[in-house]
Amino acid sequence: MRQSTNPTHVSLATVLQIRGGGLQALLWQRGREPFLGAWSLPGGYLEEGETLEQSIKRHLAAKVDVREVAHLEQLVTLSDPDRHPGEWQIATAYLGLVPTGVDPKLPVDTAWHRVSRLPRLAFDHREITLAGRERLRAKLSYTNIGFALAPREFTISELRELYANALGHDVSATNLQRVLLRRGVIENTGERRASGRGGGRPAAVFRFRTPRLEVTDEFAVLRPPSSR
Amino acid sequence: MRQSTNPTHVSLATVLQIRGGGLQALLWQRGREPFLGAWSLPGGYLEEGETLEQSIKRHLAAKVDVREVAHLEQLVTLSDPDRHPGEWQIATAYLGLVPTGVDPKLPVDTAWHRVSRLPRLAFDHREITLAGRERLRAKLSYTNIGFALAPREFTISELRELYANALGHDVSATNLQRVLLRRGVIENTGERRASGRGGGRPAAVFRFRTPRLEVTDEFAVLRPPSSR
DNA sequence: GCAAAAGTGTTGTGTCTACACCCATGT
DNA sequence: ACATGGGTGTAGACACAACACTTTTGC
Repeated sequence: MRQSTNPTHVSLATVLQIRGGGLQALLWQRGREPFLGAWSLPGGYLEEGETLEQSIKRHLAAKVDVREVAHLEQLVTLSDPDRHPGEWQIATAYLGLVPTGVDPKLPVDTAWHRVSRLPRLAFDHREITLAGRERLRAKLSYTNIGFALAPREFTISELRELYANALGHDVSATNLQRVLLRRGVIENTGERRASGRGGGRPAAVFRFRTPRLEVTDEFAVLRPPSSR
Repeated sequence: MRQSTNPTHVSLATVLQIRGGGLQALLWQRGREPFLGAWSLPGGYLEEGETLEQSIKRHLAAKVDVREVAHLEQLVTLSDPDRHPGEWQIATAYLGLVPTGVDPKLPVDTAWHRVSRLPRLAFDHREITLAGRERLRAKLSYTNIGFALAPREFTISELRELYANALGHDVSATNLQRVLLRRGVIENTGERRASGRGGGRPAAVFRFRTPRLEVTDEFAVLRPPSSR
């Protein structure tokens, strides 16, 4: 045990979703100083007896139904003594992902904001949010993390749209389909989507094969020799 | 401000080095309960006014000269309330790398241990160490992180040996050289190493081009279209 | 000359992008 | 018929592993 003071510890989360044609983050308008009125990440103090992951889930429950968060992973722990004016506070940030289409009822002080046009954020929450976006973009390339952003079933062009919004650049439907099929990340459900007003061939309906994060591309240059 | 108790916060580090023909971790034998006599990671309490990174550097200084740690990055923050018997303690773990050849004078309670044959470790330090090794292995593939394990100058076969030890499998000198040269990670110094007793062609001497972590292989499947 | 060690040439494979082309539907 | 998307076929670029072969040294 130790005598001197200890820092307070908060859990925070950048909760991201593709909505309104872009990548958006769930933000919360502060009701007290410091940064009164500024936007900030949801989260709050760590309580005795809980883990950080339990803590962030508990705090998120006040904003969104936790079951709507399809993926949650730890991002980084921030410890600059000046990050909070007037309090010695450590923050552990998480990245949370909510599938497209889910539209949680939000408290009045909470709203979605485009990550590409963030308002002024309290504390170091801007860098956390941008770090979350980078993590997401990287993992879209070599894991099945798309499952946490996509609805349960979707057409390739819907998925293409989603990847393009998350990655911030255009994505080819042709190649997206082939990459994800070759890796066994998505599968054809056998169903088809009726064609729209202007006609066009009905689209096949796909789904992600597993609802848990998996590394699908080992990107292992310098891989083990072919044991022969 | 907040009334109730706060957790204590410690910084820890898995410090890894290739030595004695294998990947080894710097461990410290505990001098007090709990886990008296067991081996554990170096580290200690976070002090007011310092960041976690400053904290781990300060604690490491008691074990090794901090200038000998060529790379340091945050790994993970552990918060299981039961991880420390008798204290509510959060730990933020770092990964530190020390170049081959550096042989720090160690205090008597400190020693290197092969990661593949770890003794029983205190707390959750075993999983931290293994997580550190995994992080290192992954980054060897797509970054220049080898700079932090290699001496300043080296031949390709020395580097091959080093990569093989870190990765845990054989590595081809031929392909290692080509991959790292193609990516511009290493460069030829122009010098040559004299051949040994049994003869053999003198080896060219190489060095890493930058002493800071860089991502060298964007592994970006689904990369942006070729802007035309 | 011969062994030893370093380094290059070359081939084959797999994964990816790009783009041409074919398919199924509505009007 | 023809427009509108959806989907497949295919060629080229690239990075890599594997392995044969050449180079440079000591003895």
